[in-house]
Amino acid sequence: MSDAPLDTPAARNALYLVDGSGYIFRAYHALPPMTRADGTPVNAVFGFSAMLMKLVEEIDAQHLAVIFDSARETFRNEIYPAYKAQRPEPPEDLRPQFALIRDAVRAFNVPCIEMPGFEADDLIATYARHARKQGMEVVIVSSDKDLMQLVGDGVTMLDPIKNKPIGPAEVMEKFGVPPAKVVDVQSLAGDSVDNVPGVPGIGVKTAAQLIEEYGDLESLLARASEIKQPKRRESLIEYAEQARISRELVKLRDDVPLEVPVNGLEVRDPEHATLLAFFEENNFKRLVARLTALEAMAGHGGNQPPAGGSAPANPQAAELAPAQKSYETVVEEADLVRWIAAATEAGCVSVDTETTGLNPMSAELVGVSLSLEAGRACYVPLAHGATPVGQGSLLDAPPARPKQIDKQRALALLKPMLEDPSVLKVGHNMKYDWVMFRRQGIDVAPIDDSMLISYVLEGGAHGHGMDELSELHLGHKTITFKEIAGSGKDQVTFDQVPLDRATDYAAEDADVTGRLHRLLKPRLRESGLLTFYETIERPLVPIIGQMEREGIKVDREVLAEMSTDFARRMGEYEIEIYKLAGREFNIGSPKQLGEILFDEIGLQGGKKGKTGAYATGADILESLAVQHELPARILEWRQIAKLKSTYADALVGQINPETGRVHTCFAMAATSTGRLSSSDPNVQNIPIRTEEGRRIRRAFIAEKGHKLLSVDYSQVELRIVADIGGLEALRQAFRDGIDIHAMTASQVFGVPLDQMDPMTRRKAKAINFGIIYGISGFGLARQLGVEPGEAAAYIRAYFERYPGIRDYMDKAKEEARRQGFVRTLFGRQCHVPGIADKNPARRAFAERQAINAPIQGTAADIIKRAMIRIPAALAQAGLSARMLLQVHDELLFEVPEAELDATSALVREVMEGATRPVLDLAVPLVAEAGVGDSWDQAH
DNA sequence: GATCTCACG
DNA sequence: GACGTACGTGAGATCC
Repeated sequence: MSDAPLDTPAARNALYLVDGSGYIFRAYHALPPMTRADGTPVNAVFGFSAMLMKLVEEIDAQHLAVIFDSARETFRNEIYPAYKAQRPEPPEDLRPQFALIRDAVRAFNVPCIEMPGFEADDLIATYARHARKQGMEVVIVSSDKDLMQLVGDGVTMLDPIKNKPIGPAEVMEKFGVPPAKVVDVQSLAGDSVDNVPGVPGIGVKTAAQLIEEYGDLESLLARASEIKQPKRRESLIEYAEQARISRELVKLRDDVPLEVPVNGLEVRDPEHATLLAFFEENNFKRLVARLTALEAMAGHGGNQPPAGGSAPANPQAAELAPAQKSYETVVEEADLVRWIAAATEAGCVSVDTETTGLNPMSAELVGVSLSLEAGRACYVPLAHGATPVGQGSLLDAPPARPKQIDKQRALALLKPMLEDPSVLKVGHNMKYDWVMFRRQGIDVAPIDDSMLISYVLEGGAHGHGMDELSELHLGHKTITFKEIAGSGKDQVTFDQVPLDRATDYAAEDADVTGRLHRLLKPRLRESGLLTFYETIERPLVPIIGQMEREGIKVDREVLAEMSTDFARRMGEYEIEIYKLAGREFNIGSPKQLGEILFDEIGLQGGKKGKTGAYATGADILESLAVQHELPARILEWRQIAKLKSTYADALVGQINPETGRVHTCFAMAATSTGRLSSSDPNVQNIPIRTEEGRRIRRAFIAEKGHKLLSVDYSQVELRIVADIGGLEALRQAFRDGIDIHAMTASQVFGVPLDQMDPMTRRKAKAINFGIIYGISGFGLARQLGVEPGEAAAYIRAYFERYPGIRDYMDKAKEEARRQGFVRTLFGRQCHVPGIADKNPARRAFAERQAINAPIQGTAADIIKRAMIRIPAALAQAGLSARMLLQVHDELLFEVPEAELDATSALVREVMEGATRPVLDLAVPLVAEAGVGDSWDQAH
């Protein structure tokens, strides 16, 4: 299974443009008359549907659109009023089919594009040019000769009836010239069907001959007098202007202003129910059968919530440019009831909460917004106060609080809909809203999260905040919070924003969330990521939300004592440091420190970075310690200063006054590898490596009658390396439970295990970690403090012993180059944007990311799978332990003392089996548990 | 707001 | 051979 994720073929980046108008006529004439039950003729509709079905089924394109002529009048009629004027009306039994065909396109969920004043061909030419500029292949589904001028350079045509490609060779056969000169030939030959005049007496054959000889139309007209045949010569001279007009008529415009950009034409799965209904209505039995068969093959379906009753026929276009925008402030109960009923009816609603802050455990709910379709949303203010006014005397009556529905009443009305299992609630960063509602006694479910969908689709490629995604996908700049609430010291909380502006902001958030959701959700299935999203990221929302709600008890007194102790010791260090430096200075300023060390004291080895400042990092100071006593004191001071400011002092301020606990915020879409991150406070970087630092952990404690239980994976990332790199010796060592670094040392340096010295083992350990990070000789050398040449020799020896690791690294880099992302064992895609950078340093960095991401990401997937299962397993076992924190490979629980053993055993079992049943690693996973009154003790 | 430094896995 | 190096984070302090 080792290399499976690397072998996915790259999806071809192509745009299919269907010439809808051209196709209608050909299908009509090619197919025998057909009618549906009510007598409406449908043969062209059937032909069209069958063709689209085939395209959608077999398509290797990521983009598809059907283009129609809009009206008869176009810019060409201004140039030449007779253009296409003689065209007969379409046959009686074709006319009703035009509208039906547009319905068909919409039923397929394919963008339907047309523009007044331009022909379909001009739109096709324009899209082709845009797509080529973006590096896409273009396939024009048509056999219209007027489109042949576009063939070549990544553009081909496909005859939809004969199912035959049309390339430069076919064009050559038709016109006698290559595609680039088709326009010239057509200008001369004219076209009786379209009423393009051309030059009398000259047909395609002669025109091709002339163009072949003179190069192009202008050269030919300029040298017309040289032509030998008198009649041809006269004609060309007399009708030169007419030829030029013909050229204007024939030449396709590729600069039409597009309403939907190329990236708005991404292929989306049709709604099967809609499509089926359309086929049945038109009596297309064969297509019904085909669709049913396809559905069965896909094996999915049916798990989508019902679409809204008034869903737009063409969601894509509607998301990008909603027809109208109407945001409503809801202050009457009846209006709220109406919105809730509509949401319940629709089965899907986007929801956003407005609050007084960023932390959902301390902020207060201020309002709720809802949206059901693009451009329409409402804001329900619940706790807006009077807007503060600059002036006004104490004698004035206090400004009135705006009219709002009573908060508790509104929440009581919302609750049944928010908890209704048949109504999908869509949010952007739904964890925040989930926690917020939970605090109001509402358990929102089922949910979808546009932020997480974007993260699963394009993690690592860009951020996933709503503002960024709105601009990226919808081309819409959202109102920023600053714009309505101000910034700096003038910033107010949302409850002080006047209702009209609050509505603009809040309703837009729900609107944009819904639009992003409708746009991005279908892409999950197209990318094969739907299951990943549904089994890993989405279920994690309430799990992590609950962890944030739990928080962890922190002993304020312990931290306060530590802080004074740290302050005292810093003072002592400061006296000593000033003495050693010869003067007082700001020790916390690297700039001043560098000047003291290198300019004033004159220590050797000062290196200035690109900003011109001396580097004074811990590694530099350590190496300076042999020359002078000052660097060592600085290091000691820094350690204490860090512990005091970042941990002892800051942590106290993070204790929630209501709960007496610290509630971190876990970011679910922050990292490029799939890991969580933690902030406010960051509980994932609480000190542990030094004795001094570990004192901070003693402040993290369990509630009375409880203990903290810490369970962590032993060497997960190395185990994953052993699995995907096919490192058999390492795998066996993991199975046998022997010291893995010693084992590596033995294998690589040829030292027998029983004679292993600590130095050799240390080297092997560094290499093992280096592998995880996308090793480089330089990096390893720096880590080990040896010469780069020596480090390079270690790496060579390692690769020789474990060639599988080389293969893995090469494959990871290759995969990243080919498709821009690498995958974890569970299929998560980690995007590596710099992989094609022309700067070799940045490219090398991206390559190391490509090597590291599947390893770190697989570990992240594994612990996420465990986290989803643990609360359910605990509940089923009747255990009341609460999961509090996650630190990448560790989970921390608060457990009633009586349940410690059972909880520990159960958690370890779930963690160790977390890869199953999706996959089994070639190595066992091992989870180790520790228990104590504090987090320090539990380790 | 950028930069430096340092805490964690 | 260039280029500047271990992978992934968040926070506090300083300085512009």
